[in-house]
Amino acid sequence: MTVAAIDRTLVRSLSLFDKTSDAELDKLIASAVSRRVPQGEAVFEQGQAASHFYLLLHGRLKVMQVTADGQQIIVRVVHPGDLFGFARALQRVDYPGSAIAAAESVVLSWATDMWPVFVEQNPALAVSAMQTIGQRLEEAHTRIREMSTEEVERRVAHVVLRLIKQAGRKEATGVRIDFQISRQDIAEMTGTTLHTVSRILSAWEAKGLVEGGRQKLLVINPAGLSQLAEGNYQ
Amino acid sequence: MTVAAIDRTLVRSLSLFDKTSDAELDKLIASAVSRRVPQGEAVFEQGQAASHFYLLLHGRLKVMQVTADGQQIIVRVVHPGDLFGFARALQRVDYPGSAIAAAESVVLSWATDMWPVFVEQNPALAVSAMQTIGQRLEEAHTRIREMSTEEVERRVAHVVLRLIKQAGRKEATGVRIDFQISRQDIAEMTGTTLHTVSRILSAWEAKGLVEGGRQKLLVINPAGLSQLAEGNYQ
DNA sequence: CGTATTCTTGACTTATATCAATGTCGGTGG
DNA sequence: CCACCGACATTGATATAAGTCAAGAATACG
Repeated sequence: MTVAAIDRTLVRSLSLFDKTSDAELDKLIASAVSRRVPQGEAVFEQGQAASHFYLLLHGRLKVMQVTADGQQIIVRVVHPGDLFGFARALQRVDYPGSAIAAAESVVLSWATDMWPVFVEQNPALAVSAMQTIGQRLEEAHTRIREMSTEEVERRVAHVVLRLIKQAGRKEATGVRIDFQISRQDIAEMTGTTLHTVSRILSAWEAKGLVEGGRQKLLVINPAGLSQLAEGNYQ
Repeated sequence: MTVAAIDRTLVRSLSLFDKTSDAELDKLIASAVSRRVPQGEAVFEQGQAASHFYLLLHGRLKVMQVTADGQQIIVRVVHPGDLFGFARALQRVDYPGSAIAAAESVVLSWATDMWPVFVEQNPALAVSAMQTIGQRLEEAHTRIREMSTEEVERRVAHVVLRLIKQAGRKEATGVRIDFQISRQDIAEMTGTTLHTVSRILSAWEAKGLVEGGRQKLLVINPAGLSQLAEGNYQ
């Protein structure tokens, strides 16, 4: 584990700590350990004892679950500023999934037994955490609804739109998903196969909606994609 | 709204209030309103302003969402002792779904602005609430995983097993799901159609796994159903 | 450069939805 | 109390979206 100097201003800017005083923030940071995670490496693995909880400072993580028969799904993508891995606060003793760096990342970590301190010393933060989980629950329900009622193409459209919203970088000709993401990854986020995703993206490229590439995706016409996601024909 | 005398001992027995003192419990109950909900009626409807949060004392509720194009899904089933409808605590102003009584039910309700009181006067309860949401998040992820990786028959098997676990009543020949549930309901919980559910249940009945009926389901061989759910051939 | 991923594309198969018809239960009112 | 009606369920025939199998092309990397 690489311990590095922690950028105080970076943490300060997170909305999570809006209502935290400088003094309290310093205390929190003092008890945290910063760690660099190279692309492809895990912050923690599914089934491990939940010894720490984390905050993503920089980079991008995929939270993955493997089923008993070896199939993989991506539960969610972690963006900078997100808390993650607080399984213990939700009465679990182990991590329900693995957190893998999709890009070179920097995380802050706290020992699990710091959670009550984290929360009690700072009630506003408890509310934030609660809202975060609530949001996540809603996202999960949205995904369930989409998987129940929509066909694959619309689901892929929704996922891509969500990704450019959360991790989009503006370019000359469109908006790029700002981390390496394979067809397989998109398939694991939508409950389909990489073949189907590849076909769909090829079709979209032919229509001028997107521009593909190896582990790359540039959305040229977000409005058109929205139309498609909402089921307004074609 | 029907206001009735509140059964103190009934509330006391809920694990949610394990760490709540009698005095605190009385205060909570004093500020609550009890309400009887006949079968088929809604406690609240999707899109309504989230004015109250609730506790189910008796009966059974289905939380449903309707999509923009009119398709329905069942988000979850609420069992006695469950908190529900606390959208406001999760930073929402409206209810994301409708709560419909699947059986004659009794709920306790509190005004939304009681939530901070509810939580601050009773930190143990806040932890409980957090864990409840965490559990729900996990359930949602389980459902997403199942919908991503399993075929319909196994998903239906998983849902039926979950229902007999949460709402099973032992009978001479098996375990009955203890509220009225239609094929359509099961379809809306698994992301399929009532036709497919009907075919699956007919096949199971032929194998002696279950016994169907109009809005009824009796599981005769839970172990066999588990095998099926885990994908161990058959 | 060659080797390994990742991606594309075609041919074929299959699970499940859709369409359609009929059957059955259970409550309501004549 | 029985007949009827509406809701729920079953089942067959057919259509189709998407998975599987298979081969090859493109791209990145050591």
